[in-house]
Amino acid sequence: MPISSTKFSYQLSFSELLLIWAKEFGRHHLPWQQNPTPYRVWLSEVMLQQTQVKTVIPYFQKFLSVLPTINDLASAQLDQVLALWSGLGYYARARNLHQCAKLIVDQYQGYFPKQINELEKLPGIGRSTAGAIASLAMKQATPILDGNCKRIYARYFMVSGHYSNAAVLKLLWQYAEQVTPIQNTAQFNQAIMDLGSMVCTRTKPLCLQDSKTCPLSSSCSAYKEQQVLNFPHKKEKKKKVNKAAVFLVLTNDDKAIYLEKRKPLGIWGGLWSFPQFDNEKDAHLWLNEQLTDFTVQKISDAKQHTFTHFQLNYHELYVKTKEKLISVNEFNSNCWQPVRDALQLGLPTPIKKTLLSLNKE
DNA sequence: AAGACGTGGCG
DNA sequence: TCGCCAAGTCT
Repeated sequence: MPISSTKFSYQLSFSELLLIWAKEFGRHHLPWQQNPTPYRVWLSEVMLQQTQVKTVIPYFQKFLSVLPTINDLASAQLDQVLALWSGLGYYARARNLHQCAKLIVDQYQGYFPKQINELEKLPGIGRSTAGAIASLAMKQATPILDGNCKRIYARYFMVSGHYSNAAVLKLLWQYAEQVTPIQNTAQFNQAIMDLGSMVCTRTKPLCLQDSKTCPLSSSCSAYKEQQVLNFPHKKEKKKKVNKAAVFLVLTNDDKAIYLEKRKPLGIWGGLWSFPQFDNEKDAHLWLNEQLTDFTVQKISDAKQHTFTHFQLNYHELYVKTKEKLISVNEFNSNCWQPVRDALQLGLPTPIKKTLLSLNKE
């Protein structure tokens, strides 16, 4: 790191301070840092969207062991990709990932384009993910702007307003461009994410304990003004909408479970789930339509599953039938499966939990 | 532009 | 217990 001679005092820049800090305190052993090919960096970046490192690590390793190259991913079935994604959430990421792999193999000979604007056109790759792939895996000098960067810039430059505001976002990108160095861009981008997750954290930033723990504290506007916890500004919260549902847990004498593949768009898109109804009456109408002989065994307690934008209040109707088949439809979007096999499918988390408890019985 | 889109962990 | 939100993108 270039330190100036003793004759002139020299203020180290934002990026120089951060790079020095990261060399000693940054994370250098995350799985995707070991062999940062475009495929691995891309996979990790998509998994890390709105998802914490600790959650991602086992999914990343499993995914990579099953589909080690972009060609493997491109030739895989979407069902298999969703099964590998099951439990991670935001399943559009998996659908876009698969779509993107096919596109790169078909149209780019299996190699990611180096140009940031080309990367950004690909499904599931926005400006920040494109910047991460280009800088971390392809030596380009492109900035990123993830949640860590946003929080750091909001504090360092005391940016007012919430990220959801387009003008605020634009300003944050301008700061990102301004402080991101042309040299050592990969190290810098990793460093700023490390600082955000380890030091400049949302609730207990370390600077408030000891200013020396943050390499940027002496030039940070919010720190100087004692406003650190007041930035970034919060978004006003809205009440969560409540929705109701009844799930039909239908088993037959062969201990097989009936599942349906959900539509490719919307919540849990493309995943396998129990037949879902708005209420118990609709569930019974469907049962009478589909079956001549069935028994309602039990009704579960009230359960709830909370999503980002609504809360689902539901219960499960456990039904047994002697009829072996409901015809598999032409889209292959329903099936009877032994519970053990069903657990290998791409399942929403609450459905997986119910199947696991069923499997124990 | 604002809302859709999951889940697990933490205080 | 429960609200908050973490390496965003798409429509």
